[in-house]
Amino acid sequence: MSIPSLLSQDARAGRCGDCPIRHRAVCSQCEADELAILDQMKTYRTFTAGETIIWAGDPVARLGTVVKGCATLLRTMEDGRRQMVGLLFPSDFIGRPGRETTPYDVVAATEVTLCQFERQSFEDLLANTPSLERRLLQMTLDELDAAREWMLLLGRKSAREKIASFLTILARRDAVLRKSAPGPDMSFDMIISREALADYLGLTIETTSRQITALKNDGVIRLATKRIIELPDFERLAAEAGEDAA
Amino acid sequence: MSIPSLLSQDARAGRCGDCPIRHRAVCSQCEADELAILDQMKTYRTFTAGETIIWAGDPVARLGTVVKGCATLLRTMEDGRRQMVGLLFPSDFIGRPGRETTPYDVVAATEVTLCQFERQSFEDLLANTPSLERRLLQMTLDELDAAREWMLLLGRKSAREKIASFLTILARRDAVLRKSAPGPDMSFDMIISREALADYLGLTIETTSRQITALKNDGVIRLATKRIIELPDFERLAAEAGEDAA
DNA sequence: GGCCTGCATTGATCTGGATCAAGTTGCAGG
DNA sequence: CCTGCAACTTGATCCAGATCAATGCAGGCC
Repeated sequence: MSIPSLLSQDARAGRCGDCPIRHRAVCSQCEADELAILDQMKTYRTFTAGETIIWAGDPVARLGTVVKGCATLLRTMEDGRRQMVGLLFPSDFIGRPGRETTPYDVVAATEVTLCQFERQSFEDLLANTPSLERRLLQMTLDELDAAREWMLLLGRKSAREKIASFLTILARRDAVLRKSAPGPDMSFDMIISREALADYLGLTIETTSRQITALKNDGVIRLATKRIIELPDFERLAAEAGEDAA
Repeated sequence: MSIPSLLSQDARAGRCGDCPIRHRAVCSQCEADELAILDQMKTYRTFTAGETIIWAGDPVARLGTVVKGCATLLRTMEDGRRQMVGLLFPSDFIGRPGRETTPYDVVAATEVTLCQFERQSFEDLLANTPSLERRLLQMTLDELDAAREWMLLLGRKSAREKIASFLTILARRDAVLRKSAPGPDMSFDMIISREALADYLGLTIETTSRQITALKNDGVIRLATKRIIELPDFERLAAEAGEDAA
């Protein structure tokens, strides 16, 4: 899936100062001395695509940050109905300080590399490190905003709007990573399978597939491959998403 | 709606030490000296049912805690579609430190009394008061859990399950307030209108009403008045909610 | 008491998305 | 190159919940 030569870097797990997500992760507001402590505590670990990182209800031994790849938070009902309740990208934090367990599975969508800390040690550090705690609060508030935005999508948007909204988010995210605004003729990987997408949007695979086809036929998107989306006109897509004029 | 004689207490806004939600709000982990500062800073304010406390997008001048009543967080689309994204009860916190605006309206569902702080002062205090920050992080994590639970409801549950889930939550909450377990033959007020309920559950008023009637006809609930629910068998309701055997 | 006015219920009909059921496509492994 | 499987697409049908349209019903007010 991803470039094999990068894999070997995981084991090495360079100094925190060189970390690509240094300026966005929980540790982004740490001073040099605090960072040195984290540097000592951290372990890198890679999970293969599809692997479950944390099982719902199991005791959580390690917290950490996504360094590479994409992880999903998945809530499952007894009868098998599933709803994705979060999508984590590099710099996002996994695990909730102060809680023994998680109410949802954390699953690697692609191959995922985590920068992990032993839970107890991290919580101890957190209690004495305001810069960490402050950043974690901000990140949690961001996640809460995202979750609430998603509630609107799940409760009130049509299938077509749901797909368009998801693609809009991916396009924005991709543009940010490339340090550009989302413009015309951009293209990006949509990362997750149709099944995962359906789980995220509260739809079935079939409806998901049909709506993607419909958006393609209407010229809103093009499919370079089944996973790579080309976007002739970002604004058109954003309009399809039923967004407030932002 | 609520007992008029209590109203006059709002103006008085007793000492923090006497506060009924002292042990659950943001300030619950504060020491006496920290509490004394908050005591100085706080203002009580009452909003009538239906009144908007904060408008989406407007600059937020004050943060605070719900002392009495029930407030809703409401996201509205351009074309008028609405989704409630949060329901706040006494001890819940309103406002997000570090953010100028809120992406949703905060509306009083019943008459609401708030214990408010001027935003800038509160943020300054927060930066120097780990006990406040820690508690706020925990509360935010709780809200995030609740939001994710709601995502499952919105994305995957049937109308009947949605109603049953909501009533289950209310029943649990009510039992906690009475310091008892949710048992047989309890009864409680369902607080919000059919319209607000529909907005919360991602349904229409009509479907909401029909499903409540259906649950009544099936003997799962009884209606003392249109708003007061009697519950012959809590477990039966919980089963209808499609909950994991907890 | 009668009469608004705003909530809530109930009924008839319509429809978006689910469900059931085949096909495709595309890639890994022999 | 074939073969087998997993991911995806497409088609036909069904149904839960939306929509449109009355009708009930209780509290406030003249």
